[in-house]
Amino acid sequence: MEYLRIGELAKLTETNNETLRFYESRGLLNEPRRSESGYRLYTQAEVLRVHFIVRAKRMGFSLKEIDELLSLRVDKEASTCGEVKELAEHKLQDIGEKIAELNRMKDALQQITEACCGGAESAVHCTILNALDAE
Amino acid sequence: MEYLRIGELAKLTETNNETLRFYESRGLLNEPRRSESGYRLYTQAEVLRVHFIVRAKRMGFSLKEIDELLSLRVDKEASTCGEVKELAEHKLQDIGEKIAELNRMKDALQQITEACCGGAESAVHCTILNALDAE
DNA sequence: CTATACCTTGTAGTAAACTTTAGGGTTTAC
DNA sequence: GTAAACCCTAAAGTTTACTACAAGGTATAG
Repeated sequence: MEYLRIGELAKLTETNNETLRFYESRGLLNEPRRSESGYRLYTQAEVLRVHFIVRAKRMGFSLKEIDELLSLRVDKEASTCGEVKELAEHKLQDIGEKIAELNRMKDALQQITEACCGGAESAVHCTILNALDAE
Repeated sequence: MEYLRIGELAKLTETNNETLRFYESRGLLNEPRRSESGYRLYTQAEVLRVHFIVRAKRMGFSLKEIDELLSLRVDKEASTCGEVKELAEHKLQDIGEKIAELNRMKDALQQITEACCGGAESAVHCTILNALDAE
């Protein structure tokens, strides 16, 4: 069997050594087997696991939430689909709300930006500033 | 004219005294007028301003970015319409990128959430976990 | 055999955005 | 007139998610 050292795992997962050790300290990665000289030795399982963490993070899960997801994974038999789905749906709602608010902000800013002359004169009468003031 | 004390402003804006003083220390709120005994005295303008901050924060802007947005309002004489517009357009692009990123997250989560049964059975075959496992 | 690239631990630092604590003074309601 | 509720400052503490030392040991290429 071929083992990976921490730097190789880091490269494969586009993270870095410190981050991986940090994840280990947080319980997101199990303590790995060690070489005689004390080097961490990882397998393909850890590549998948770190990818899981990275993807979950991209989806807006905090490390704490990811830890929850991982423990669900480890103990799949003990947890229900409902529990897992609830966690994901809650996150989905958060994201939906953020998007809606950003869209409102975008529309408002776009409208006033389009109305702004954008010229070299002083901004005293700038429509953008006036619009923001008017709130 | 009626003035608000910090606790009243906090209540109206659903923040709290400490947060408001913190915003002041960060330059997001101007130093307010004081009562004889040193109490901060706010006007309606500050209610609007804090609401602006709260909304912008909800939209995912950092305090630093909010400070930039606010400075658009403050530096009227010193800046030209062009500068203001440029900043606003840059912000607009930021917002666009944030929306795109959130949409990617949303789509990914939605796909796998929709496929998950969400039932009371064990999560051994849960599609969310399997999707996150994949690759 | 040695340079250098890689690994180890432990501790400390960073940044954001607050929150808490300590030790006061002030306003208001009964 | 006093107790509760409110305000003040300065400084330290908290959380999240890393990132950067310091002071070593190990592996490998030439």
